[in-house]
Amino acid sequence: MKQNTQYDKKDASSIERFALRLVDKSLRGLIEKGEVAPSLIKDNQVGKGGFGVALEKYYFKIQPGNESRPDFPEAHVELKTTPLKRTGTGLWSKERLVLNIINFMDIVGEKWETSSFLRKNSLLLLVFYLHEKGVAVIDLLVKLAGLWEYPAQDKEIIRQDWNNIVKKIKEGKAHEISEGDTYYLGACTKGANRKSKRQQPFSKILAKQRAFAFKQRYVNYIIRALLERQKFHIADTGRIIKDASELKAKTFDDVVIGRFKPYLGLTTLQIAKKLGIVIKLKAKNYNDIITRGILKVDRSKIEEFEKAEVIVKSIVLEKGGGLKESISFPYFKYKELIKEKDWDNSGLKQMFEKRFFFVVYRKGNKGERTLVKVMFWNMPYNDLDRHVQSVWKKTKKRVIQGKYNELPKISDNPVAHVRPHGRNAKDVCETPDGKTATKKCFWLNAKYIREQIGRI
DNA sequence: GCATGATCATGC
DNA sequence: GCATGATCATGC
Repeated sequence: MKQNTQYDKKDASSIERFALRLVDKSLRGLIEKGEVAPSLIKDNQVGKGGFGVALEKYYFKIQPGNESRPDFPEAHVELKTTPLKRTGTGLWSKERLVLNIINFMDIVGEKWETSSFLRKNSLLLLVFYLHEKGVAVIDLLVKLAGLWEYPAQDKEIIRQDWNNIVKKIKEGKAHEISEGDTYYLGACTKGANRKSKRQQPFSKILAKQRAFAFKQRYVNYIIRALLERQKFHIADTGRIIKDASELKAKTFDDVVIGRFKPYLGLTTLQIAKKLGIVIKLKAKNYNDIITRGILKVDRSKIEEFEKAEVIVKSIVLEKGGGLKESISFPYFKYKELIKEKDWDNSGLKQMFEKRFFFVVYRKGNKGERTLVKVMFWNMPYNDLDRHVQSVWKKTKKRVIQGKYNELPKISDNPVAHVRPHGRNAKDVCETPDGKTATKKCFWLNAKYIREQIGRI
């Protein structure tokens, strides 16, 4: 769907979507696209906190404040930016994540449920950027973003941590607080220097100013969870199942297929009209838009299909009911194909072990397309193990021999074949012998797919 | 009518 | 600019 250049300050998921547009971008990139005021260019500051302030002011266009309320009060969302470091094992937190300052005098009168901590930090919008020394804030690269709500068990531990910190203050020991006292939520020192000291209610001894902070380990845990979410595009997905109770009486397959029932026998134009959507006639994602329209998924991805790796394929039968076109898949890299040791771990086997969802149309007399069938499908074991394996072996063998134009043809195998798949003939890929050859991919034979679809 | 090569439209 | 799903074009 469209990329929003605006967001709704009252809607947490809208704010999150807006934040996710930042991933793999810097503010400078957005300035060049005209989405952020160029005045920021002058703001080439380096240093602590600068990124967070710039993001609030110039991207989200909210006033950075020092309030007890969260940054987006109506949505109860608190924006936090924090640096990442890259190591050989991936992305990790560079430091603890500092939250609000602890007011020793007031907190002793608070209860967890209504605490100033929870009021501000119950729903965090985390924006992680890659730390680079000396780089201006507008050039820092965002790598990860997402809303973070504490999982129930975590929240209990955080509650206990909070209580332990408050208990120490109540005992007049604010000056003895140590980060080692607690598990996820620590009380770290905070202040311009070691002399930033504050009064505490039950002792005359001045205590170092402290703030609540998630320990680095806990931040790393959050990072792993968000990366996983990002991998499955969860934030950019919409659900088919809006209400879990629907699955009490019906299987997931039945629910999905049921959604299409009212549209079977209708042409794509009629379906679009019934759904109230307008689609460009020549759009190659026409079918995709129809599918998501019927499933009432208004985002670019279908959440359940993403998580389960269900692949949607639209299939258009000819007037007579036959299938002309084979189905293409992502191109393979010659150099990587020959590195695959055994069939069981091959990319091709993994691809065809997935579950598919076929949306089948049939052409009519005037070129119109009628929705005739939807079905889940996965490749029968024998077809995969026997036929596809043989295509894979033959392809690998020929590539090793350098015969890039003598790969399995459609007539060589009942299930799959190899054919070019690039933007044009000049779209090439490196070969093991250091040359290049047209990008190619595995295809499922049209005739085979037609058999698998069965009666329509 | 099919096999095969080539290219288009879109999203990211 | 590239990957991908979808489709076109040509020749036998």
